[in-house]
Amino acid sequence: MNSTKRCTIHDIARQLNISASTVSRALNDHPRISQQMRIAVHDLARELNYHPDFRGLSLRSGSGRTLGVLVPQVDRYFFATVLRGIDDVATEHGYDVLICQSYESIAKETALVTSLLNGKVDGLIASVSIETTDDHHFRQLMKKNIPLVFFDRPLDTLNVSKVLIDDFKGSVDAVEHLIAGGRRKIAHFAGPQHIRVYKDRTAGYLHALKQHHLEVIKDLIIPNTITQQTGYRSMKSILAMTPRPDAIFSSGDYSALGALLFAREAGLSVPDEISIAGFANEPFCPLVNPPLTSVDQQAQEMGRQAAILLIKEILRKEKHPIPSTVVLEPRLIIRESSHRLFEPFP
Amino acid sequence: MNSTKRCTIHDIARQLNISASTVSRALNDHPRISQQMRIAVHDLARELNYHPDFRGLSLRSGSGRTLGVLVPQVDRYFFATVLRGIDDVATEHGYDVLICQSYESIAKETALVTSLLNGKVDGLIASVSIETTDDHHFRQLMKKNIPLVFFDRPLDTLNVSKVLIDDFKGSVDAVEHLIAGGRRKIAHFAGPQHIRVYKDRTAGYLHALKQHHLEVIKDLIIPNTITQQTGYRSMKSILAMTPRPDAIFSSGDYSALGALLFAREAGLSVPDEISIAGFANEPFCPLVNPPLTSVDQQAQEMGRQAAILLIKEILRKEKHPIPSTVVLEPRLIIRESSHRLFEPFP
DNA sequence: ATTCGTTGCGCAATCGATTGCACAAAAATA
DNA sequence: TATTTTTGTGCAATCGATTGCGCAACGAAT
Repeated sequence: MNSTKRCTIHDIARQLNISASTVSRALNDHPRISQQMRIAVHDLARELNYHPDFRGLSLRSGSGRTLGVLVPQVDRYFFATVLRGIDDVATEHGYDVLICQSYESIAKETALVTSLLNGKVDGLIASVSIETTDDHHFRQLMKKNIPLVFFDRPLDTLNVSKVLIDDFKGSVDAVEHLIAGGRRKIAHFAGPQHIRVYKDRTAGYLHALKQHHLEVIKDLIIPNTITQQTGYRSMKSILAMTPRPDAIFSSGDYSALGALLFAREAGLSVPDEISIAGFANEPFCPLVNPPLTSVDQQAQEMGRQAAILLIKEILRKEKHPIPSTVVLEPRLIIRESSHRLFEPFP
Repeated sequence: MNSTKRCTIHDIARQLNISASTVSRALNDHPRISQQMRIAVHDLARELNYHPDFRGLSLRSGSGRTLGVLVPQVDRYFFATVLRGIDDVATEHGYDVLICQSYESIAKETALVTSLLNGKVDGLIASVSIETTDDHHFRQLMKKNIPLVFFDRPLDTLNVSKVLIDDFKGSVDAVEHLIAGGRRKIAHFAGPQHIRVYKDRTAGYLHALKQHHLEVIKDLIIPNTITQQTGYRSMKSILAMTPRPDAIFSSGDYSALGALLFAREAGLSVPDEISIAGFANEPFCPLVNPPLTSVDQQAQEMGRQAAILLIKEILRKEKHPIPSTVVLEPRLIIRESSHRLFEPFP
């Protein structure tokens, strides 16, 4: 009775002097099982605390009801939040989530993806490492008919579903918000332009200026400024300009924060003398002083959408998936670092 | 050739006109397999991109090389960081990590734990939800011989391994640091005292004061102050006192931040006029102005230790585990919000 | 009384991999 | 040459659950 081992249908069968098939059918409410047998089996199963073993089920059915998630690191807020979105949807549909972290290493990523081909997951949601350009490990997955969905950082060489965010529009929104606040000389912290998201953000900045007939001044675009340190230093050089810019749109929150901190040290009031807006809506944005205006990336929704797409492809099975791309709208979160000073122009 | 299905040992066997057993043995370098057969099998396996199916393996061997992790939410920095520690160790030992989030709900937690009894994981690392007092779902796990390790939030009714942090010592360190900086009138933001960690932190505060023969002033202990809002408000009332306290030790970083923000608004210099130290070392601590002194909880190390304990128990198998408790030393991270003004006393 | 349909259940195969045992053929020994 | 040992491989069971098929037993219809 003090069964330390797990309980199987065979254990139940033995105790009731019946076959395992009958137990299985009784538990699954097969129509050809008598009422009393059904009840007897259910009762004993409950009593023995029986739960069907996932591996046996999975081996037979082909599905282990597990989604794989591949991200650079979960201890970055963005990815942790995406993961939450994925988990929400997965749970709704009875899937568990297996997590893999590449730590931005292509070697680790390849190893992880390869190890997933062996039946551990029904499908994979991935955001590739910064190093990744080759796609052969993902092609292997696809060859084995394991559905794949990218988010945020896709590999464009693969024809699979993706969930992205409209960085361009987010940037346009932010810059237009600054313009609406009366800002006319808007500097820009740009990121490394070989990365799509940063290129799009800079493009959005340029587009917004042009839309509003503001001159694009080359010196106001500070390249490669995405860390707190570089933001701090870039702010220093910006403030030395005459006439001084009256706003900054940064491609990232950390550099925006660096700018904020330097401004304070320089005795400059934000937003009275200079407005600042960042991108990503990191958790520290509402916590700094003044709270930082930023563009939210809808991380949780991104996770949800990715999971929905993946589960659809898993269920479709066999049939060729029809890759679709979901582009999410970012949301401008206006905080005090950019409060309006003047009425927006009509 | 265009095999869209996965490749099994039987596929290899068929192509080489041998039995599956031989393939299995050849791949596992069984001594009784001829060299040429071994090579032939290995070559074909590589060519067909064969990977042993995890479910078959798991069903036979009993181990699926998967660790379960149960946390309230991964999008909280502390848990995400613990998860990283777990993942590091798990990967080193060839385990994957299955993630479960209770969202602080006992119902969800129970459902999750129950669904894990069915062979999906070899063991579980858990931090229970804030609601959890009952332990029957964990007892079920233990009955099925699935190893269990708690971290940070254990259930004391269960005799299993745990990894904790010494909140008491962390608090003593922080308060002694303030004292060493010349502070004599140190206020304290306390958390809900029915939660162990907060009780310990307050106890550490009291202990440090007594050790240094400082009077414990009841009015200086502000209860239930762990959010940014309550920190802000509590700071207001503290600053109205005469004589004004010259330091605050907060049981949490968010309330410390609230205090920081109010101090700035009140035109009070931190740390010149009042020092502030928090607890948890949230990621925003180094980012605010001035950077916030805090006590780091060694989250990653906590995850590593938990994973090490769990894997040990998994490998020990069958035999009765000997529960052990690891208590980690927290680390005081001194930042500008508490820079010393005076030389410490001898 | 015979036939047919239904009900209730067991046998055995299956999913993928491993492994104890048996049994040849080859090699080593007497 | 006869016997023993070693080597190389296959058969079949196993892990846990499901399911097509077969086969009784029973009731209803002819």
